[in-house]
Amino acid sequence: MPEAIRRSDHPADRLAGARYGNRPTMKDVAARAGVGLKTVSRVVNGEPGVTPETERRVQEAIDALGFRRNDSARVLRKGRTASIGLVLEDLADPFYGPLSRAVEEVARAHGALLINGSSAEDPDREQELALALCARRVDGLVIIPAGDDHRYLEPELKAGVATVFVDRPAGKIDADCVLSDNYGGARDGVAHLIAHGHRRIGFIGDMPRIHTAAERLRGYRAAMEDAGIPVEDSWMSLGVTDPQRVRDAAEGMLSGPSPVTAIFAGNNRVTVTVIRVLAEQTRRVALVGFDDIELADLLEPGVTVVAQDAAAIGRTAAERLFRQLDGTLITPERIELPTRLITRGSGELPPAD
Amino acid sequence: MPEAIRRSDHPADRLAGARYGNRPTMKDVAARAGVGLKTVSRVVNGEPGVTPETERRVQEAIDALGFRRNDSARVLRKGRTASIGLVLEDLADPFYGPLSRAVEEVARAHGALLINGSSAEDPDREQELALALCARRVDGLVIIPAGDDHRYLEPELKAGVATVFVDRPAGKIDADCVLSDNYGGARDGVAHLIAHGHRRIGFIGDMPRIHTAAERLRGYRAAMEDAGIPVEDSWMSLGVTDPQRVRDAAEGMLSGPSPVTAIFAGNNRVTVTVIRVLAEQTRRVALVGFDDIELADLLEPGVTVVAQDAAAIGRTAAERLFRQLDGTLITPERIELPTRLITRGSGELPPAD
DNA sequence: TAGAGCCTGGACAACGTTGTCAGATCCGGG
DNA sequence: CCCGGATCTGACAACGTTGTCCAGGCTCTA
Repeated sequence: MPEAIRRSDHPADRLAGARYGNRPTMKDVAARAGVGLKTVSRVVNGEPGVTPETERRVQEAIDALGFRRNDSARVLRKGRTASIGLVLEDLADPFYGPLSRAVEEVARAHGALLINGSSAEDPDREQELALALCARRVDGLVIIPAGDDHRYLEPELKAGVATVFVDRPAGKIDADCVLSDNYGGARDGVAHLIAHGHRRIGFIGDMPRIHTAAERLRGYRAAMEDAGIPVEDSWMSLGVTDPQRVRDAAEGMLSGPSPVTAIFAGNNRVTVTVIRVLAEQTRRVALVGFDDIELADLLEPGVTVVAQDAAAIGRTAAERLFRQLDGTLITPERIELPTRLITRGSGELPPAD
Repeated sequence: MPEAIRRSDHPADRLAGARYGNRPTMKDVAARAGVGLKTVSRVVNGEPGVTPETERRVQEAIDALGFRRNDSARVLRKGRTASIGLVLEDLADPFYGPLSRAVEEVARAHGALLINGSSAEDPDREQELALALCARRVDGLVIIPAGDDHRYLEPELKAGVATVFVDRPAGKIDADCVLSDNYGGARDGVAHLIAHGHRRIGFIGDMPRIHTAAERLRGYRAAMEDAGIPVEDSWMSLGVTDPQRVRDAAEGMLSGPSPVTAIFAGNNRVTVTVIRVLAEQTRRVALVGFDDIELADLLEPGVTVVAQDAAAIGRTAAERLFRQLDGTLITPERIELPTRLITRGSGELPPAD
């Protein structure tokens, strides 16, 4: 996207000038200590070859002036920023907290800082963010894709920016990605309901253009087909996430001509709303949700879920990223992490007609 | 802390060399397009004074080479990084997700990126992080303090780094801070329990060296004193957060010589564990928690909480930060945001002896 | 047609740091 | 007394960008 480059929209321009308030530089320290510039550099970086006496003088000057090395300049000189970028969908989503935290821990272990931003599920914003991070020369990127075309990253990949896609695969480029087994997890979850006697099972999920949603839908269909149950259209609700519409969808499939006796919820937000709807029903309806939710065990009945391990996903992704940077890793791979069915009651309810 | 400056511990050193894979520079673009360096800069920044024909040639070269401006160099030249740092306690804590997101939104509105890190409640790590961010010359810092001495930031403040403390006040320096009314909220919550007939009320909270914990404890004591109820030591458990110890504490105060009939939980993690403990009791014990928790309304009984508005706190803090950068804001202030008591059932249970 | 004024483009320095290299100092031994 | 070597120190260029300033070519008018 040339626009991103052509138009002068750099954020810094909008901020008042002030060049961060004239901080002291190594030159200032050198002048005050009565030594050369390079000697200060040596002291600051703990390089050998400085007499204790000189070092003391320099250190004094540093403390007196409140000098702090300017890492921007250092980066410019050295070529590595020791920071990685994380583009996720929404920091406020409880699924991404632990993921983000796991990435941070790995980054920290490698001495890198984490710069992050939310795409809000908007492909343009994802691209804008990813490119902004590249412009800052992050050493690597962890991306939870919002869009499905990532060719805009080709020059970056070629330039050696380590990149790992998470939660959803990269679009139209060959890159590392770390996913949950969405298909298998959903299939198992639905099969679990079938095993408990359900045949009319509803599915509420996100837009199928989102990879995870599509895979989970596929898992649902597969489980139904394996059991020889034809799926009715009225049992499926796709592209629905905001609470009111989930509510409508759930109420719809509970009251149609062939009402469902169980619901499979395609993600944590859907699950929460469905729980609310089911709590209002007199009839007991079974529920299995994709993604674990806090306190799921304290509800009555406890909520059976297909859990993904967000921390493990983040950790795996970040570790691969640093192995790319090491040079240990060359060929992009697609890694699928298993999910885990946690039974707590709601998924084991028998069908009630 | 001189060490942070003296020793050569810069993260970049640990990563393999490779100077981000030889990315093309403006010079390369200029050579390819057959124009001068500055002309490329003009095109890239949308500055006037370039013929359409020249611009086209430059643009072609940019696309062909996959050029991306190096913002590190730009930063070095311009003096502003258009990024702000966020030091929080734990990204995985559900309280900080929305807070962080709110800060990000404001930053984005001002065209700035967000760099963040978790201190894990460790003062040294907080300092290390904050100083690392300053070394990168972030324009501003939002800090959720882990320590209680922030004099290490004095040179930064003097140098014009905008700084706002959040959730807990700054220690030993004069700086902006945005807090919840922890004292008032806790007092109201406990008063609520008292109003429902309770007299033996337990308090489980974090270490009083943490400001929020201390304030909430103070609120608890104030409410009790207002009601003329002497507090017994066995009713209070301080410095306890990990689940097992919270469990022990709760069970202890429920079974002692003068067992409590209600518990005030000092933060969300404590609340969750207490809910688990109470679910196992035969006797019904009232509960009010500080911080809202998801699904609190679906439990039986619903959980009454003193809610803070994490998003509002984050937004307020970030807005103040950018007003500092504008120069609109000079004098540091302490802002306390009100809390809100949300009654859902658990706090309205009558005492059961 | 000459001069003034405008438009376009480029040379150059500067931002603050680090790497290279050579100069200065000091020591002991021949 | 001088020299070799070890040790310490500093001058200088470079990283990739932007700001300043000037040159050259054009148009327009007198």
